[in-house]
Amino acid sequence: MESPDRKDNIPAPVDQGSPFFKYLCNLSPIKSTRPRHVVQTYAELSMPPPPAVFTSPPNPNKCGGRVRRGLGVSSFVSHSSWSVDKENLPNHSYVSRSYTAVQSESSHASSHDALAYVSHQSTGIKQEVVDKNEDAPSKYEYSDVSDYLTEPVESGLYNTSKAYFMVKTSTVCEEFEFPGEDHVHVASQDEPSSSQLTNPPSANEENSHDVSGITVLPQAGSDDNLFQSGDVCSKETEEVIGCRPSCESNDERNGDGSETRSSDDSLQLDQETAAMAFLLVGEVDGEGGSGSDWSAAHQAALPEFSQQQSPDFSAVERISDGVHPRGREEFDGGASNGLVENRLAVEELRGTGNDDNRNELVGGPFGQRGVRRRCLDFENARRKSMGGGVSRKSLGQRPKSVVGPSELTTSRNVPPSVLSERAAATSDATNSCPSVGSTEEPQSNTPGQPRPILSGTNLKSPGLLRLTSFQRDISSTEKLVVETTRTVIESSTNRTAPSGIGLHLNSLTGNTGLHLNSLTGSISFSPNNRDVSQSLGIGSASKGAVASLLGISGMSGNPNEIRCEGFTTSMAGIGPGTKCFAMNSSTSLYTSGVSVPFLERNRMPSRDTTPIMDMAREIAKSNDIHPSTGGSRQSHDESRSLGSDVLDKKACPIGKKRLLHHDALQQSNLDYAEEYDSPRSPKKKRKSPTSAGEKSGEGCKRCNCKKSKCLKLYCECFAAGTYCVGSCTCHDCFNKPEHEDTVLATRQQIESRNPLAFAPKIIHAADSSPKRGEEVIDTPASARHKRGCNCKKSLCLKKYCECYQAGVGCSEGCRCEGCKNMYGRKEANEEADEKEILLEALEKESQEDFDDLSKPEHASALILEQHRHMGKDLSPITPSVQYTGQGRAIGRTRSLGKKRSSSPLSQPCGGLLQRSPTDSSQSPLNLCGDGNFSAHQNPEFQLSKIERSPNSTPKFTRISQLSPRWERLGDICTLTPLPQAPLRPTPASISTLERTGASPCFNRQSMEAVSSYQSDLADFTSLGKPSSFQLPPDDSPPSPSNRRMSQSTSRQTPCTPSLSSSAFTGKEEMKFGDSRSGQFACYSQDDDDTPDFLRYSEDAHSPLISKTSSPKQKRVSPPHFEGLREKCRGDSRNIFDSPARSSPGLRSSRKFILTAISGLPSPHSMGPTLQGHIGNSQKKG
DNA sequence: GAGTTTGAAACT
DNA sequence: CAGTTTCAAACTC
Ligand SMILES: [Zn+2]
Ligand SMILES: [Zn+2]
Ligand SMILES: [Zn+2]
Ligand SMILES: [Zn+2]
Ligand SMILES: [Zn+2]
Ligand SMILES: [Zn+2]
Repeated sequence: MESPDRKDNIPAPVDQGSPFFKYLCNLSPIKSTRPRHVVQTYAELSMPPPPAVFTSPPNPNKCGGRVRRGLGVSSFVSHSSWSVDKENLPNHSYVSRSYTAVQSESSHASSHDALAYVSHQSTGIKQEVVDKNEDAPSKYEYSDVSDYLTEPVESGLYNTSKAYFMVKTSTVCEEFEFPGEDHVHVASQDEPSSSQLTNPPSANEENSHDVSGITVLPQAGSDDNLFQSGDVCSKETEEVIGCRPSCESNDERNGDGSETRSSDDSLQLDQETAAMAFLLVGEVDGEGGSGSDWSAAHQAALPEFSQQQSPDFSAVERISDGVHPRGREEFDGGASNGLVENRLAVEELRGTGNDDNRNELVGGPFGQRGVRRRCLDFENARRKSMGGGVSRKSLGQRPKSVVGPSELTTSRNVPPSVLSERAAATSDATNSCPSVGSTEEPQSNTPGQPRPILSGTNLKSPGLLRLTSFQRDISSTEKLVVETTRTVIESSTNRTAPSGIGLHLNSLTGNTGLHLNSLTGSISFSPNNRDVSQSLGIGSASKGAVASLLGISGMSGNPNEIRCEGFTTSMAGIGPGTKCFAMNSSTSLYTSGVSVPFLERNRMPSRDTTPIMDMAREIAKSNDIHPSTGGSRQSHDESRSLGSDVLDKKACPIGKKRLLHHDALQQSNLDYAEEYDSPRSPKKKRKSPTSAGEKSGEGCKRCNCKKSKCLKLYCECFAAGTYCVGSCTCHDCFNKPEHEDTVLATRQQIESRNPLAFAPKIIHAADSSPKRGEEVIDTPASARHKRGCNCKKSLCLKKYCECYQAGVGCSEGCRCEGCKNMYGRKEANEEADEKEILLEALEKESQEDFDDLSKPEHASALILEQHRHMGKDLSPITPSVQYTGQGRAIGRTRSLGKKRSSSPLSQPCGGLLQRSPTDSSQSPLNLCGDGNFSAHQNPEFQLSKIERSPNSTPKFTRISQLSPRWERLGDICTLTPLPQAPLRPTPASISTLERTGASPCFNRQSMEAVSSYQSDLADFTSLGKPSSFQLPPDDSPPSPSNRRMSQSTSRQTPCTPSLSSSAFTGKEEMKFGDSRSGQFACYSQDDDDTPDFLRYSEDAHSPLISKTSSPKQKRVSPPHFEGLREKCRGDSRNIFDSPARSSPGLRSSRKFILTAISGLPSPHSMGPTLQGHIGNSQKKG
């Protein structure tokens, strides 16, 4: 409770200052006195405390479950971003906590157990999800999931992804009982978490916003999407009603809680938390029962969102839209609206809120609510999925379960910081405790209450709250979450539990990156690790996440940090200084890891005592200890954080091996692939035997650097953002915790040069949309290598080829010669295909008598249309051309899409399949969803297929399927750039920006960086959209030659500034992202790009900062761009200018982007995506 | 395990 | 930006 630590950490004051806090205060009668207790509060909150919230009368006005939904979605998506930006401690905390919990599980799992749990959960989730999502086919879901996950991301996606995971996991757990682990973890963590929670709320208005955002999510959740609103909703209402009772029970707990609370402060905290919870709950409720009020309020606040809502994707879009309207700020603050609403809701609750509500809120109703709702959801899900297995009272009871008063209380104590950090660590510990029993425990508390999964540990009250939040989020996220979950689950399930994990990781990781990360995505997540993770760079990320959590919660003050977490998904960038790094790194472990530590240091102390540093050290030690993959990795595992976690899990043994490399995400992907490939079902192992990783023993590969000192990208560990571990056989290694400063500085430099340097190498298209569930496709196909390969002799059939290694097909971005990538050739199809296609198209057209059509352009147009049809979203997009961006010339040539098509299509097919040949077999794909994938699994098969029909057909299909995603991705991509842009401000501007191509973001980024990023981004984007893009705009000639695209496209990406914030594709962006904070942003990367500027190691900050805030706004304006360009001209121009190629296309693309952006779904998509695709196959061989 | 090949990263 | 060098992994033997 209480832990004093917390106090320190928690900057209550700040919180108080924050509007959010104020709101809370207002709402709740209790005035927060202090945060410290918060922790307890949290617990209480989760359960009982938040009366205030309840008290506040919910405004019926707001209602709007729909809105909420939309919001929810958006919030979900944004979630990460928000967190980043705003800091929402609460959110973060929640998320982080949840995340943590999850991770912990996973981390534990790192071992199989954890995995198993996860998988179980996931499975459970899946089922539920599936049930829920009737609509969306699994595939669809997958795709969605992938998207989300991938993003991360970016790392990012990561965050969100993680969060989702967390949530899901939680849910699952609850449902399944697995929760135990969480609970367990929670317990330890709880305190911290609770504190966090409390802190958060108080701390930030922004946070609050975030919170709101969170809330929103919940709403979305309420949508039930995932859980199926129907049941859920009703349940919710019931819950609300009934739950409240449960809450009451909670209240009872409150009594207990009072204990926990001990002091008014605690109350305050509680209130805040409650408020938070409320928000969350409220949203949830919104739909469901009480929800109406909430919803109404929310709606009022967020009408836009609600309106925007639309489908799942729409959610994303909404978000983006929302963002736009509100501007990034909103986005950043995005939640703000939501927050506001939430607040309102809270107030309402207080004021008007039903007594019940109040009770709930106060008592922890929030928690309960949240919990309950969650429970409900879970229950539902369980029911559905489980069928009854769940048992537990599930339904009705569930709410409480969540809260699990007792548990909560227990958990409360734990300081948030602790939680976060510990969470990771503890989680592990907790993991150990599977807590299964825990699940029941919670239940015990309340009759109704189901299991508090949370109860287990962390969750405890806070945890619970968090969970609820998550759940809500999930629900809100709905599909997204679900999807992700599914994906994960499926993947996992398919393969093995572990694999599942891996998948998760991937997705998560992918997330992050992409975002990212995304990781940050992902990255972001790994809270668990943190402690553990510290050792690993990755862990850091996770840590970061954790830290963020902690920080956030507690204190962190640094929202940034927090942001980072969020970031992961969206951005990483949040954190200011360190954070930024972390952010950036979101993708990279380091960042997170490193940053985290920093963060921790900065902030946290949370952990009570051990500051992050300590943690890191410990971790480091642990790593060392664990030496080899296992050991080190373990740490990683722990650290793994998002991706890492996954990775770990997957690899766990594997450790890092590759994972380390590229991005965790990528790694994760790889891991997957590997896992898949190899038999490892167990994961880990890594396929390649040889691989160092395995060598090491654990499977983790490690580096063997001789001259780089592990401070260059040559070093896989470094590149992966992780510290070298004992298993590494490097010489003169500086990539160790003890050289953190050096590492970070180096990273910054590198990032300054290439913001995407640490971004996951593989971009998942994510597809978009999950919304549609249909499209399930997901496929891996969407996955691409961010930069593409440049193979000359390997024909992309060996691991020399990064694409192949990652288990993804070559894409337009690839410049390989004689590509025979089994996963997907890029071009082969492309060029020839393109031409052929074009010709064919033309011919057809002519034949058809479409004069217009007959024209090549038309033809292209036609094609595009087709694609669009297929892709759905695509249509607008088309600009695809730009996408490529990257340096390659994507050019228009591709425009036709060949590449795209090829890439997308073919790849898609291949991609999915591809995943890795090795992988493919693996299954991962399943994820992909599409049966395709699975079908393809055989690499050979795939190849054959690919070759056979390469592209065309498949493409279309994919496109259709993919397209959406892609588009979104593209959007995302665009966003990514934004990240920096994020800073940029306005959405509106965004649009312009987009058009311009330059995303404001760039400013910071030096053009160069940008350019590179862009290229990367472009890749991403392209991935995202592959096919669609190209065509439309271009229509033009598909000259293959052009392929390479001008990077210009990349710019386009930038466009979406707003998104950026959230999505950001880039991790870095993420950092920036936080617009709100601007602060962070600055530092972020911007530096990177900007070449010169950025360079400084630290610089980032300053630049970022300036940028950040400005960036967003500025960003908007092309000018920046120009400015940037000037600096970077080369790049920038390339991107932009390349006009020649892209110019038209670009423009169009830009436009598309804009649209897309609006649509943007979730950044997540980006990151995580990784999806399983990855697979990578190692070819095994 | 040594040596070769390969392509990315880094450098110019 | 292209060209070259450096680097470490992937691969071969
Ligand atoms: Zn190394
Ligand atoms: Zn190493
Ligand atoms: Zn090393
Ligand atoms: Zn290749
Ligand atoms: Zn390639
Ligand atoms: Zn290739």
